[in-house]
Amino acid sequence: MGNELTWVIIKLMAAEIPTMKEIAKKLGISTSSVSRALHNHPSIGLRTRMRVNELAKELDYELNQTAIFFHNKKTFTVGVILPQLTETFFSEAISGIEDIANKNKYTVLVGQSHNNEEREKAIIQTMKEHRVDGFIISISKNTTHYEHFEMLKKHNIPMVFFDCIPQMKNINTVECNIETGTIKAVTLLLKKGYRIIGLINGPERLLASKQRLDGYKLAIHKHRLKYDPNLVINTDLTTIGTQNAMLQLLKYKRVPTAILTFNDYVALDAVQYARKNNVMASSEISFVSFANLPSNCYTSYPPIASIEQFPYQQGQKSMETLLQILADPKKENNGLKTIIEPQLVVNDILS
Amino acid sequence: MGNELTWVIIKLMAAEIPTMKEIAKKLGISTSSVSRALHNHPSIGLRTRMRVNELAKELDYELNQTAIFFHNKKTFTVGVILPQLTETFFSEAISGIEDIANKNKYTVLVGQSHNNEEREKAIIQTMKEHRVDGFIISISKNTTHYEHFEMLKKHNIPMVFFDCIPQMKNINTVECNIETGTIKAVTLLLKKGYRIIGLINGPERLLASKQRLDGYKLAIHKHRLKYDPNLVINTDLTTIGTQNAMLQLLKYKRVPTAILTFNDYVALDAVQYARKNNVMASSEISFVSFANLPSNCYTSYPPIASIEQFPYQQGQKSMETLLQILADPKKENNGLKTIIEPQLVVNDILS
DNA sequence: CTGTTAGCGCTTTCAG
DNA sequence: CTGAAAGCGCTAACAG
Repeated sequence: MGNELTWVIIKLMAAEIPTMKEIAKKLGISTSSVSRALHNHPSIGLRTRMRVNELAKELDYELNQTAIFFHNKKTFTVGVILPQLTETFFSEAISGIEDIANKNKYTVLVGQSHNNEEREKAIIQTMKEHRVDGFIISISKNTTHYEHFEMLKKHNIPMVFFDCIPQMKNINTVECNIETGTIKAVTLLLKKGYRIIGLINGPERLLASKQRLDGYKLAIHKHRLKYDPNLVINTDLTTIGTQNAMLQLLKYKRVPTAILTFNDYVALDAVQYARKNNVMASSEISFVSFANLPSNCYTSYPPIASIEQFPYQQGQKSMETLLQILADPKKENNGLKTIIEPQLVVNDILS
Repeated sequence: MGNELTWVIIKLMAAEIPTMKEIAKKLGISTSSVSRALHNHPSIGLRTRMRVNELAKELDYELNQTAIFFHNKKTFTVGVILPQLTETFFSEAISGIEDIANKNKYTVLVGQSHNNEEREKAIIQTMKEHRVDGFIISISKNTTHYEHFEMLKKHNIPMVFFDCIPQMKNINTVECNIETGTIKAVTLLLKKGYRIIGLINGPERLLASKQRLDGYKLAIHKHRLKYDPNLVINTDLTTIGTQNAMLQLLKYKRVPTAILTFNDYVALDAVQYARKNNVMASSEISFVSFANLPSNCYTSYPPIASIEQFPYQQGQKSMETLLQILADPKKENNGLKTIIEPQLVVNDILS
């Protein structure tokens, strides 16, 4: 008796979240009927449906998604892993992902690798345990092993890579055509009369660096100029790295009159280095870069052009691709590729 | 018989994810023993534990967290809702949240309101259905109704607000002391000899605007100057709004020699407006602002000082507060407040 | 130390 | 149209 009472009290205090069972009991019907009513199942009486819905509203009833996730083996959750959100490119990409995801009742789990391979692995592991339905990944710039991705593949968990893509076979990707973007940029410079064009590139190992270099060479050759390897410097993309690259370029006998940089962040550092060394005053150097930071229109010596990579659209497309795979019953949906054509945006804000 | 066969084939094709039941069957023991072995429960024989772990490894067995979430009524997931990640302030805050969350086995669900109240509500709704354990929220600048927060409170779902905080009683908050920050900034300007100091503030309705105004007035009064309301303009924080504010300030008989802006984004727009109108040339105006964008050191006329609000730390503290509430068995943990002291960072990069 | 049992909240045949 | 029953994968008394 005492126990019974305690139980009742606990029950009351806990302010339990209502369940179908309770609704069923209060209405003297079965849980299956409640379930059917709540889901507008065709074979359910109008009467009962109305009674159920009414009581549900009254009790503030809400489906327990964790039970449904568990039951359906589907969580309506996608894991997004990217280097870091402070890069505008990625925060815009995630908006694209989120918008499409939300429209389709999906929710987004985020993890930043901070360009650390171990972290990337750890994030994938926990997200996998959370049973996300799929992944959207832009890999860390320092990731050199792909076991964690291979593992997901083995377990049949769909994934879409965008922007920073591992060199693996048979994966789904969304990316920008960096090579043609580079060609456009270099061509613009050549047309404007620049003849000595430097390239501050990223780590040689990255595909993204190779694509830039290829485009650079192609554009140079197309204009019947000869490729001067001394004008191309590979860096680790840090501020220090950029400064060293600038030092090297500026002391070279053929000082570049224009420089193409790996991205806008590198351009900012490069411009700053030049200014500190009073280079702008004597001989102006024009910059062109990737990524098109919104802050470009505010900076002191903005790049004369930027290669827009449409991060928002890349995010959208990645999520759309993932949805497509998830919707497909037969899981043989691999090797989906989307290539987005970049656009050269000439910066005329201040000129 | 035919059915039996089909069933077996399906079973094989599906490449089922292993469960405890299977391990148990293969080893001829009960699932509870498997569970105990996998969790290093004290009362389990060394023999069985080893056998179980061995087979588990072999099968690549992994706990099905959705079952555990469901069973435990706990998802180890927190919902983070903020205006937009492209603002560096928020992307840094989320790093702080994520770092603390991951260290404690939590995972982060993100949603951007884009300063839209309806979207904020929708995000809260889906996250609630996903049964997140708690929320960390920085409210949209256009949110004026608080039913969605009240509803969470009623349902006993813990939440912590940071930076943009609703005017509600008995909530957990993490914020920066904007008023003292403003005092520091204005005092610096006064000490440097500026006497006519403008303030481009945010919407009057926001607490954040009031705090700035209060600090501004206090600093002015402390220096025995009199407060001139014509030097304070409220804007909606858009570029257009800022331009109008600048127009108004520049045509006022007492043209300010220094301007304090609501944040760095406003400062950028203000500087640009001034430059376009050739104001910098004739009479220099110095700017001071909030938020300390990393791009500050690259911009043309950077603010001479910025009020650092430590977004990363605010994120960390918010998550720590939430963890503290979640850890507490008795749910009466409301009204936890943390105030972070801002720091005036003098920008001497170029001066 | 180990097995049995019941149950978490919901869906879904299968019978009425 | 509705109810009974089984089961998703795991945990946790309770009995041995």
